[in-house]
Amino acid sequence: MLLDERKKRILEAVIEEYNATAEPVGSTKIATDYDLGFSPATIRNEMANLEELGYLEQPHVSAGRIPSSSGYRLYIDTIMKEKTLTAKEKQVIDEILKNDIIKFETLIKEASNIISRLTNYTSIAIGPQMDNCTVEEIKLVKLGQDRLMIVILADNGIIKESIIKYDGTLPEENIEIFNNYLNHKLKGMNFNQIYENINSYVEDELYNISTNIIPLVVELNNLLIDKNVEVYMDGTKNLLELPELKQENTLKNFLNIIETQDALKELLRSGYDGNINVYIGQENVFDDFKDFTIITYKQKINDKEIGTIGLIGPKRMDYKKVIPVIKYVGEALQEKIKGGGNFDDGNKGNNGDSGNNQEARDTSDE
Amino acid sequence: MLLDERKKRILEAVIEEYNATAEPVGSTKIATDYDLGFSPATIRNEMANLEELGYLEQPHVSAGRIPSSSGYRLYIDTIMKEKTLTAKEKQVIDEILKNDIIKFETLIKEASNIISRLTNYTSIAIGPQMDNCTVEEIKLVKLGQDRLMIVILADNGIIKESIIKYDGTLPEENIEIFNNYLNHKLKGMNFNQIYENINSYVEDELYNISTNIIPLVVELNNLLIDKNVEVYMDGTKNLLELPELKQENTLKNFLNIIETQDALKELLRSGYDGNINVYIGQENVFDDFKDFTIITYKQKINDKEIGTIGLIGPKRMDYKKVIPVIKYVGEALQEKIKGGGNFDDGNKGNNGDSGNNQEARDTSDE
DNA sequence: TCTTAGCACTCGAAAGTTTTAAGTGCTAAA
DNA sequence: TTTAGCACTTAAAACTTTCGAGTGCTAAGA
Repeated sequence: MLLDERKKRILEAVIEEYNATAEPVGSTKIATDYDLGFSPATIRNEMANLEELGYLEQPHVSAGRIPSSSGYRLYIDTIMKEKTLTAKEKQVIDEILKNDIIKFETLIKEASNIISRLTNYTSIAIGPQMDNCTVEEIKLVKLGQDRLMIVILADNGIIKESIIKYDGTLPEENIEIFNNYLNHKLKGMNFNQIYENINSYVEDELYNISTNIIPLVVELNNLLIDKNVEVYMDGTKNLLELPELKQENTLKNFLNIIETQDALKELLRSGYDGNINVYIGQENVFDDFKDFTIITYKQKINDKEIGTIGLIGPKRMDYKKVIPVIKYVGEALQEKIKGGGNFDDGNKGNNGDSGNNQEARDTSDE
Repeated sequence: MLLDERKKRILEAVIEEYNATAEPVGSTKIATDYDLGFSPATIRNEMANLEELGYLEQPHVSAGRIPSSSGYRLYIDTIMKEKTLTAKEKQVIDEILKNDIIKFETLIKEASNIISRLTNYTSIAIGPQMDNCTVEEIKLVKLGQDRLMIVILADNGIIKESIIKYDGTLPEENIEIFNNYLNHKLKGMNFNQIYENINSYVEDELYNISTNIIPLVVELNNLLIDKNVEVYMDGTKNLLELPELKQENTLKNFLNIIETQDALKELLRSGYDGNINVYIGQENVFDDFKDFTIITYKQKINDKEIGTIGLIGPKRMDYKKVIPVIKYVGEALQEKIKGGGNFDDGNKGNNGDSGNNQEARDTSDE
């Protein structure tokens, strides 16, 4: 259903007024403050129509209207004009992402932090999913008297490391042997594949050299699976201070979201990559999300998902501002990773998809 | 002021009843449920006395009594009998800490996680303070085509690492040179000392070999200071579900504590080490803490502070249970670190201070 | 035909009132 | 020294009233 211009202007006005006040918006307010050239009565009629079409809702008969999820959806997709970031904002973002640290977890945290600061909502981020990575290199590094650092470089550029201690009977030359052996055996192999069959690949043969290999193999194996992957969040307090969260129920839902994380993880892993994904309220199946909007930007390199950044906020959100922020940070991060990585296929540099201006979504109109 | 036995029993009963219900406790409740052998009227008189002495408080004249901070303090120090952990609980703790991972950050997170699960409060933990550490070893590890991992082993056994990329013009043999040079120059030196004067130690000389050393030196230097040290927390939702947190004000304070973290950091860094520290309500100067109790156990090795674990909960807390839990986990962790570290001074094993049964505190009676 | 002034109506929120019950402190008797 | 008895206090809950924002409908005007 395409709306005529007047309905669009009224929907826009209602959304912007509601965004500012968090109170249901009445016809008189629109008529006096938004200069549309119609009387409250006319606007009243149009608002009744917009409600019938499902774009507005009325909490009760003697209240004003609030935007519905589909109202917001329509607004985002076809009505609003995105603000452009100020030079200063861009500068802040560029500055923070412009350093030599190439540890993806650090980068994603930095990005997340900027997002919550620039938007005043709660930023969310998740690290790489290693399921389908392959091993590019393994390094064993002796540290001090009795510790061994295990480092795995994956084909998506992510580095995993852990430290074990051994009981002092692992001679330097054995480390060398293990190192070579592990690289020889595991290079190019899939993480999952190794994880499920590590013993058949490794243990028997190395056993002969030293039983001290066991904890090493165990820990190496642990590095291959993403147990306890956590969603990184910043600025939770921002949300908690919003009027929406004063409602006991909404607060409970929010706390559930941030503590359980399962649904959030799923959402962060799904969606299109290299583009903005916007999930408004009930567009998410999870009941806890019904009063929130989640915006994500998935990072990909060499066709491997390496993490997602984004934000969670109330449905009443300054989309005009927030979406460009996520876009800019997401693209900057993507550039940074591509430009800085110099990964095995030699595809260095950007591939020019940053002009893409269309929102992705994975739900249908309701 | 020493209390007679009857007052102690009544204070104990009030605290236990209040712990269970979070409601002000009346004289009749105590008389009927706690079998002290006195009528409500007698208990009423004693409660009035206890209030005068500052151990109980009355929200309003027609309500029962609640324990004050000094009431809790007295209870913890001289009245309650600590529960001993069940065999099962001990087993759970031992199991989780019994693995070959020697990365302190991981250990402290595991410990923190157990605490929140066993107590149903919010566990808190902070990693090592590196201020006065010295460098024991530096390793540069080449990864893939263009990345370099910098690893620093400190004299407290803590390992710091980061990854930088370089522009592909750093030949393998130079890495070796840098590695040796850095170890030669910096081994045994104090972190702070290096941080403040890194240029005078390093840059000039290495400059001649390659200007590519610069990002390496910058990042190495970053590793030496604890910027952005974060307090690790687990089970925040546990607290948010308590009736105390239903009060807007208390909720705000809690959110402030977990978001700002500054005060919490200070608290976690202070206190006695190798022993329990209990901070009840106003005993803390920070206003946000006034409705909470914080219990900490500071970890130390070779006279260096290497982190603190603990918990934050409401003043109304099952101290009899919680204190032994923190003690047990704290001691187990301490053992684990000492036993597993095999640090440079050869002081392997435990030094037998785990029988210590006395609570430390750093505030005076009020 | 479209717009709008006018007006009766609805209903939640705020303010005010009454009722209830938990718990106290004091007095006087055991 | 203890306790039964009782008047008193007060927060919380339940109920009632008032207020006002905003609506939808009707009929008149452009």
